[in-house]
Amino acid sequence: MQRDNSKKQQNVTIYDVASRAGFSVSTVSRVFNGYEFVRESTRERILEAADELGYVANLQARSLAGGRSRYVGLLAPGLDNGYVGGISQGVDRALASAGYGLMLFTTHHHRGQELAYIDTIANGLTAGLLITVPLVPKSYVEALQQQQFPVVLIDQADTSIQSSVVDTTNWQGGYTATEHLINLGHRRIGFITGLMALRSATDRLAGYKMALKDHDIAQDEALIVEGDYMREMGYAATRQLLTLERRPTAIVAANDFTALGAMEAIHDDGLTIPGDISIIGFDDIPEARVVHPKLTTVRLPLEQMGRVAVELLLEHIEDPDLQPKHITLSTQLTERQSCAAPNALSVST
Amino acid sequence: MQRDNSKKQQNVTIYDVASRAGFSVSTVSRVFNGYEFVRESTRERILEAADELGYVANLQARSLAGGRSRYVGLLAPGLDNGYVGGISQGVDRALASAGYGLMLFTTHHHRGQELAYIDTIANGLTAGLLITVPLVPKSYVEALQQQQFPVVLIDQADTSIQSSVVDTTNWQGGYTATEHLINLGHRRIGFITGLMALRSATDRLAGYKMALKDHDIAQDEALIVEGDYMREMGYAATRQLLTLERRPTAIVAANDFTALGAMEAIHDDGLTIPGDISIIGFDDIPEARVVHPKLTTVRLPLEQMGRVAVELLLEHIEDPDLQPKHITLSTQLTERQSCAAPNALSVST
DNA sequence: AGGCTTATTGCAAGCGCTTTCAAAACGGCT
DNA sequence: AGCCGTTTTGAAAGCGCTTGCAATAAGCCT
Repeated sequence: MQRDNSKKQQNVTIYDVASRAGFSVSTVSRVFNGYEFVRESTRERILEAADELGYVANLQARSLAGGRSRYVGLLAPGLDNGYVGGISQGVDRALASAGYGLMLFTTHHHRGQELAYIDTIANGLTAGLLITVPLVPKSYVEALQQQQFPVVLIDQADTSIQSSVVDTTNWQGGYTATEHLINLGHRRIGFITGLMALRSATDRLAGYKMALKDHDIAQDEALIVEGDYMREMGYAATRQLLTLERRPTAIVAANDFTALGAMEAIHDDGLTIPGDISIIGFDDIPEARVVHPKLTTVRLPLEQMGRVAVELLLEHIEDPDLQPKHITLSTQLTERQSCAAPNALSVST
Repeated sequence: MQRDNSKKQQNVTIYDVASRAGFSVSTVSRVFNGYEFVRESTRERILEAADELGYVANLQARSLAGGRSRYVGLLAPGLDNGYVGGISQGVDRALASAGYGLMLFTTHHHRGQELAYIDTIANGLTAGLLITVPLVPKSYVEALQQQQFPVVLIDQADTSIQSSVVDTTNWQGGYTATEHLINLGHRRIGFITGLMALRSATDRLAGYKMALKDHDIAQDEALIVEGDYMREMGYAATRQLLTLERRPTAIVAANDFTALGAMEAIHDDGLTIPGDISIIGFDDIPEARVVHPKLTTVRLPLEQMGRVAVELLLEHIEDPDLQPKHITLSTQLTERQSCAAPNALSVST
């Protein structure tokens, strides 16, 4: 309140353009909004004047006055993992080609902040919101919807939320991964789960169980260890699996981070991958292609998810009354080098 | 213009709060801006009313009316690399603790867009701008500065730009990396450069050369291959180095991506790291800890850079007349497993 | 109690732009 | 020339909030 920081003289407003071109602000506004009933010569003169003055629209004022924002918000937990990276890339590209800008907000798990962010955004800075935060409180989403604010959830846990959602075939992915290992000859297959509060985690686990069942392999509870999608737990869980009397010849990790932790644990134990133990991840984050051996994983179409989410959101923005849609994209097994047939010794065990 | 998309009835404004609390909008505004001369009881009543109504400030209006934005913009090339990731994490954290929000804009190398972004942002959505794009046109930055818009460049190439900059000791890093290898016993040390248009690239190379010189090792032009900071070039450059009659026993890569490519090439050639060839990178992106063997690298204090840049920017926001500062952070050698003494055979060669 | 200083609050004028609503200009027809 | 349906414009009312200025209410002193 005290400090000045006042507007710099610099600001060229629509008024300046108007007077320079010799028309009213309304007409200038129309030109910049592509209104059709403006004489061609008028349009030109205005554009010319704007050019000379170096005019740039003030988004805030425009939005305040009821104009439409050309930005879309993306709410993400943080920039620190490949998962968000992949999605946001897809989002960014799709947005760019639709003439929208991306505004990414990070929550860093500070629960309180999420609300503030959403408030802020919903306040009109953006035309719609994409949410990749794993556990958005249902109430937030509902508040947004009540305001008729366009929202699309990405890979969201809570299926009770009535909103457009883009997700993937987690169950199928779990099934495919497991079956891949079975086809390779594995019979003792460990599974490190994700954060069980999330739908994706339970689905992937269910897929794993079903695959075992379909191939008449008895399920062994000792082979299923609960994780939390984080690397550290992947490491710990794997150590636990390795101490088993009859240790698994292969492990399905609920996501790549977990798999990375698992690989580390296996290495630390002096075992080789895939020689002694095969390992398969989930997500296909960039790191998966970099570790040694390269990680075989169930690819989540991250980038595609982002793109589809954008398309969906744009539809909602166009038509506020559009019914929520649920789009499920399919996962795909990406074979690399971390899986092989179990070695004879292990199998005989 | 045609479509409706009008404001939903929902919007609780400062007027609603004012009338509910029985005070004027000015007072309500003061309460929300932490103005001191407001009676405690008044403040309480207003806060209470706001709470009951679920009031949230409209950022746009606030900013339009001259209020200060509590967001800082970050202009980055894209979310797809660990470098930006590291910096943006630091930025995000520092911002969060200063009560600011982060608005990340990606340019994806669409040169044209950068301008539009900057325009947009400069237009008042944010209080200041952080730029990590490698080659921002000087004119953009100058335009921004002319408007007295706070800007801080991160690790920027063009030193002729008169603006606050945060960068790192690239020269020192190149020197340290090379010296590390020399101390290990290497004498034939290859160097794969970065994009030579960038200052960081030339500095790192210069550091390498000086280290060789200081240790009386003749410089061999054949050992220096030009790269572009990208993985693919790292791979290609390394293949080239490996075909040398007297191939190097160690390679300094201008950044981690390049190093990653180099490692791949070495593997593909059937050589081991660090057995046959030692390799050292630059940056310490997250992937460096994940590859096998883990990459020894010159750590760029990415996160710290982000944090420092934020502090600097905040200073500029507080005091628009602050002179540009140039802060250089030091790099640090992070030893992991990709470097070892050259094996006897290679040395004798 | 009267006067003066200081703390609180309200008024009202914008911030830059969009968007009705209505007036002004055209063009074409009779 | 006179009338009518369009096409182009301009005037003016906000959008929700900040703030300078002025008015009012408290406090304190003599």
